[in-house]
Amino acid sequence: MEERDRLEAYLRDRGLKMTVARETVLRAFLGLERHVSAEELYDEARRLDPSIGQATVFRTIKLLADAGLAREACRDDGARQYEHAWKHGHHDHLMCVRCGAVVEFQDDAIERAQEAVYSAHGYVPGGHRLELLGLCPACAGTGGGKGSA
Amino acid sequence: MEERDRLEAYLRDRGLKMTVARETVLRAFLGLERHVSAEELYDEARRLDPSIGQATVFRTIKLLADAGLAREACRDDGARQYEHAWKHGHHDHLMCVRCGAVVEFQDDAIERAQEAVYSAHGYVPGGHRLELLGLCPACAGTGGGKGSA
DNA sequence: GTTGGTATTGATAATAGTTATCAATATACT
DNA sequence: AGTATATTGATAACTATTATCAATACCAAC
Repeated sequence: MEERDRLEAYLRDRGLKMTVARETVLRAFLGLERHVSAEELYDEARRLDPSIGQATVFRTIKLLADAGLAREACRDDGARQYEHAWKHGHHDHLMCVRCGAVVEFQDDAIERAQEAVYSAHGYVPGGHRLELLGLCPACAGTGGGKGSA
Repeated sequence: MEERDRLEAYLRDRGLKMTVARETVLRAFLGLERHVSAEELYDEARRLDPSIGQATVFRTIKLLADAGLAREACRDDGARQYEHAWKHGHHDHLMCVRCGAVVEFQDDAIERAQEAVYSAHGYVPGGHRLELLGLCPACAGTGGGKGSA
């Protein structure tokens, strides 16, 4: 498993250790092909190993993020969210505010325009977060416009 | 004060009342020309009226957001953040990850590209959040590249 | 301006998400 | 296998936020 190797390398570089708990969290994370909160990840990890502690999951997901395996985002309602980052190219999100459906997309025009903004202000690019909100076709079709007044 | 009128109209529409506490929070918010957390807003509001309660500040800033006077964002470290929204045109943020400097910008090319993404996926646009991260000229100049290896 | 019904307030408790503490244990290196 | 040290899980602590509730302020009607 390439991700496991990556984590092990990361740990070794820092004098840290590869443990069964960390591997459990990694497997739980990789098994969930969507955005997860630490809480959800905890639930999944417990399915793989009921003895795992919540603190460990919190600690480990942060480690995964540092190691470049997970990407951290922030959600409106408080809980932080994590998504796969390893060999998953950069992408942004298009989310339906009604049903929560998420589309991951990548758009060169947007990326280029962002580069232009960076250089216009003399900044050195270092990542970005873009979230487009709106109504998905299904929700828009079922009267999602406003109130049905 | 135009903002006060806006708030009063919003409240009246909903059968709510204009109170001194709400006006205090509004003045505190308007007086801070930057992004603030509810906590910071509480501090400022207490300067104007030491008897104001924290719960009231939390309640009121949410009200301001609903009324279109404040815009809500989420920050990495947990605390929600609010910025002026009244007669402040839409803009995105360019932030220095080292010193925290924030540039507000507006870029037509990005906006247009976003519209294209919406229609490509059949979504109805409903707002977006874009945050560009990087190093500001000052921080990039003082060896902000990586480690100074 | 007084009255009265209702929204609002501030203090406090409660909650959610996350982090620190710490003794027991697992890990990696020899 | 032995040993130093990083890690673990349970729990307490902490931060940001929300609910509860009796006292009070607001505003419209008189």
